[in-house]
Amino acid sequence: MVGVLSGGGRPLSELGPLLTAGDLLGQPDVVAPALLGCLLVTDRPEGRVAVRLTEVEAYSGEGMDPAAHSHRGPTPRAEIMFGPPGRLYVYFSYGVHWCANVVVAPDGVGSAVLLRAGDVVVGEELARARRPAARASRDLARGPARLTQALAIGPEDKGACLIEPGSRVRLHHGGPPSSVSAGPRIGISQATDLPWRFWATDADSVSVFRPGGRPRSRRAGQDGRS
DNA sequence: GATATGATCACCT
DNA sequence: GGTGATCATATCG
Repeated sequence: MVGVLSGGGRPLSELGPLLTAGDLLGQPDVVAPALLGCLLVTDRPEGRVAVRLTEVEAYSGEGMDPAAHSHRGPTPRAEIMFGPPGRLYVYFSYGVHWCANVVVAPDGVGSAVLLRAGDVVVGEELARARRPAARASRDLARGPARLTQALAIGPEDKGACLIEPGSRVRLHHGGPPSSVSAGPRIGISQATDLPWRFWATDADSVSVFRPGGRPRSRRAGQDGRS
């Protein structure tokens, strides 16, 4: 059963208010779970798509998180992470995909939240057209790169302000999920012990969980660990 | 200037 | 459940 309106009861045709900078200020592992249930919205010439966030990951820029892109300082790539909160940090991954993050720390601190997955609640038809490979509805935005595909987020959106009215990409309040789970982050090789991945417990659009296993299997040879 | 690596997805078995 | 694709970034020489 796919609960379209789990929890809130707020009509989804009416987007909630925009998030404010105050909503995003704080430790990334505190702000991240608060983003669950919020609506990420893109308005394009061809139409609007909105995704209710069901899975996020926190990345801290305060030095204790070697998995964060900001760990090496404000390099050209990670520079946006050190800017004001509410900006969109987009990066290219594996030579194929784009992934989206929300900057969630004060100016000068490189913390961000990776938006990993969500449910398409507005513009599903358009999202399907953008993601022909997706069969089930839950696959439309399940996974960081799928999410950006469904919303047509790309390099052009780098640095976009998500908390400004009229912005092409925005973050609106929505009904929070009834229950939130936490666990280790996915797809990283360092600091894998931090439970900084958060997801809506009852969501079916959450990345496949790899209990204790390695998410990636590089070519044979390397990697003598077991 | 060259190379190793990665916050992944789609498709194959 | 496992593997190939593919390139920007960072680091090293």
